[in-house]
Amino acid sequence: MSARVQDELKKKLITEDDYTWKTGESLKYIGGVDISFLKDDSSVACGTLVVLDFETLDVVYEDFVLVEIEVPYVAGFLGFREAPVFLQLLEKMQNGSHPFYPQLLMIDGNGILHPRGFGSACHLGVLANLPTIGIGKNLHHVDGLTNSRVRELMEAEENLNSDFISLIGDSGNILGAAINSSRGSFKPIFVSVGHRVSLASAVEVVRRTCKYRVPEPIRQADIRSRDYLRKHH
DNA sequence: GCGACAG
DNA sequence: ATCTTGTCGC
Repeated sequence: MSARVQDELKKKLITEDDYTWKTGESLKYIGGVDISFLKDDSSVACGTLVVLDFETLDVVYEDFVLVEIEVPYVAGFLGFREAPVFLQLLEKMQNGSHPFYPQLLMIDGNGILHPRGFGSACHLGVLANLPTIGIGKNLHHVDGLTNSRVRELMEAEENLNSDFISLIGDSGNILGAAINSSRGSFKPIFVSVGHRVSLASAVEVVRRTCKYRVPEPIRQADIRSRDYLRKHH
């Protein structure tokens, strides 16, 4: 669990579109992962992987694993805590040979919107060698970005009509996008590139999977993960 | 030193 | 992350 390991893994990071759909086959199976914790013993967790049909948003696959997590939560190092659990679930699908193996994965956590440009979505993407998209429900204050700054941007004249705004840090880098996914909430979600997907494609995929504020793959993983813990404890 | 700090 | 049901409103 170190910044040096993140820097090392980051060398393999790809931040543009790198996949076979749209040219060959189409994007059909999209995965979502999440982890929920036991209220009493927060070291006991349930890792969840769901796969949805991109067209219908039906859940076509779900799997759970109960684990004990020793790695503590430290902001900026979420990948070390969660990625191993998700890798375990992906491996159970025989590393790609399962008919519902996801072509793309959405992660509860950021991609390059991160202090060192390597959030948990990048982390999992590189280790699983899968296209990933990071979804943050709260802004990780990075590179000068703050909630008030984001609010300013969203309320600015030129952005009132746009369905998303680019998050540009003090460095001038585009770190992600804030989007108001459902027409009721003014609280945005924060989308950032994980691995092998461009920001434009990430925003597009997120938009198409949003029935509510949180995109369905993440939302379903979250709901079912909680449900699993409730039934098995 | 002080405040901020994804899940 | 988690503690938490009903309830106000479109």
